Amino acid sequence: MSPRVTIVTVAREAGVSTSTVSQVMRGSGRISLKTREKVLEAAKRINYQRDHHAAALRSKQFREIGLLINQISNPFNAAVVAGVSNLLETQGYLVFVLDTRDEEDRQRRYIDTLMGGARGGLLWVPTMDTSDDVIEQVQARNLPTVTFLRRLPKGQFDHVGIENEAGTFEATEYLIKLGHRHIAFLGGEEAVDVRMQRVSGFANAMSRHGLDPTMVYPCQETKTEAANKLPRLLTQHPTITAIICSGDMVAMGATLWLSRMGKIVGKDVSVIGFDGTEEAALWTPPLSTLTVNAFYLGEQLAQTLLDRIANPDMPLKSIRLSAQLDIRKTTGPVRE
Amino acid sequence: MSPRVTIVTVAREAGVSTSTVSQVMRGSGRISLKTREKVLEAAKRINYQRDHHAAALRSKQFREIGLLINQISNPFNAAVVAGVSNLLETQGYLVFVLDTRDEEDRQRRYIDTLMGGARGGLLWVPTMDTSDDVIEQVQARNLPTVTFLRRLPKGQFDHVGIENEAGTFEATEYLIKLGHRHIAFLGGEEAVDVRMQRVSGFANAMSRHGLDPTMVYPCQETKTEAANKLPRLLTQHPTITAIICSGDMVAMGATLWLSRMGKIVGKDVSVIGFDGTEEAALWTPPLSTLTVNAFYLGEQLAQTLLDRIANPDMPLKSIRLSAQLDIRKTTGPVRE
DNA sequence: ATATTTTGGTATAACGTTATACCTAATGTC
DNA sequence: GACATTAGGTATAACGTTATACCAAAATAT
Repeated sequence: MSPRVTIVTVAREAGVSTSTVSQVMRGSGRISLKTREKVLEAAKRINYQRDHHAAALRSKQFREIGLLINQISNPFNAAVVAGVSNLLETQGYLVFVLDTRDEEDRQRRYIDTLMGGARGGLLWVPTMDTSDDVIEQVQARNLPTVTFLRRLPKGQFDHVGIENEAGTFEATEYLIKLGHRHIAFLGGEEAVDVRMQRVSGFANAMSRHGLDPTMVYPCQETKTEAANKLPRLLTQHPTITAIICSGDMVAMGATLWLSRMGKIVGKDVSVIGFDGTEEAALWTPPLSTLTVNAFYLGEQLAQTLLDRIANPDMPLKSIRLSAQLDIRKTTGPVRE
Repeated sequence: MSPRVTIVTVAREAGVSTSTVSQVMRGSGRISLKTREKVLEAAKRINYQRDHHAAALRSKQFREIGLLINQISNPFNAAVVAGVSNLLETQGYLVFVLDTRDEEDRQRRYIDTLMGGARGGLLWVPTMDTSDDVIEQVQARNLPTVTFLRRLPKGQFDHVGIENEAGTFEATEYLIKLGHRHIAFLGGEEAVDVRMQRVSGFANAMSRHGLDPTMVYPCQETKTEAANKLPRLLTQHPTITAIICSGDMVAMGATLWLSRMGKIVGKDVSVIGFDGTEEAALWTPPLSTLTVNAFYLGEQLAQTLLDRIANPDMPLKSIRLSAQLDIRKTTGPVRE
């Protein structure tokens, strides 16, 4: 195995000092055009590749951002990640994605590793039961961190999220105005703040109209789970005429099962989703949903991290993007 | 800012040498139980965190694997990644995902960065138009690399893929046996080997029965695209009674549009997918498809990489997993 | 009782890069 | 023309870890 090509090799090849090579490589303006070109050429000729580990070790500049998410196969999440990457890559960062699958010990392993390596920053959807010592670990490292979608109970970091409560409140009001009286909320995992907020918006609207706000059922954020959970819900409460879902995946899963049972979604039963994924518009029937611009959310998230990196002592910041009610074909007046 | 906690700090705290701390940290068996515990305690007390950059620089052992994929929001791909992570994490590796979105220059940037940093290995779905110099760059670095799903034209690396041709051949034969004569192939991007193989299986079967093998239309691997592309295809060729799709996403998009047009999928038009995603079974109507166990494929992929790492001089290896035809409700005999 | 091996530890010099301080020649200032 | 400034480059010592070589004491063999 030939010895690794380093700045020393390049320096020799170009007839300059290693300092000069180093400066050229990181784009310092001090080196004259002529020398720069000479160095770049030499580097290319012998196929030089900068060693990130060495550079990071010495300079303490970290250009890698870890992104911890709970479910990357969800298209909403994937779109957020796309927004993040787009913006951060223009700033010379590399974003890499780790999918915790909502498992606490997987999250712990990932954070452990990230702390030792990619110390540029952390974008984080905490798992449901994130323990305090993990949080303290991140805080102790003083790592620029922004949580998104889910917020930590004590809000220890900057945050970019969604106006969940306002969203489901508006959706519920809309259904009530259509004449629905027996409305259920389906989706989410019990202990997650996102869900509690969405449930809260739902329950508030129901209570305000003297309606039963307690028909709330958890369900994982996949079509499969929703289709499996729905039967129980409907046999227990056959009077239900409308369902508000924690996300588009759940809503689609619900309509899938309803159609299969011969119900006409939008007439027999109304369904509203949350997220506004591309797929929702294309669904059969096209899904009424609360749309959030995921890509834009990702960009806001990236920008928040950049701000934090630029100014570590800035007071904590929290951004919430609003959801817009898009009425399509899965909602309609209650049947007589 | 307090100075960083290093092995020097730990050594002082525990009253041993830095060498000892280092050995404890990387789990060398040479240190007595008593000392080991003393060191571990001290490390925990002062919140020591190993610096990966320094360790990698010195030891030239890289525990990070980059995974380059073309579309992470595709559930099939997400399942492959899950399989990979599961296996590699038990071996102490960290897998991080970079989504090239099938853009060549994004891929180039990612590979550039990976070369300088995470040099443990590369799992790679090359973009369509991967240029030779990128390939040469990877080869020159001598980085353990396995391509998957898509294979490079010259097959420069180990590979884990799918029996594409046999899959679509079987599916096409099945449709012909049901009486279909006008069958189209929809999906994939022109220049990708996966697509060419799937098309080839389709065309072979058609030709064998004296049927027209040329109704082949490209389409990106999303529901939206499929739903948009289908109308043109059907107006140009109104005689079509069956469609073989390059993937489940395309197949679902196709059925979506067909249902919307009032066609009964499985009676008026038959549709077969490829991938066997979880969602396909749940679809309305449940999708007939060629099922590949994505999670298992991911594990095979991980194992192939581990083998390559363990034995860099082993001859190149290529694994292809077969696809199983799962007939559900989107296929039926041709209508009289 | 002496020689040999094993056990458990340490000192020291890398790994490849960059921050810092330094230097010389050229340019500008009055 | 004396002095200050700038432009463009270099020497050197880190960064935090680990590989290598080395050593003393304990255990084992002869």
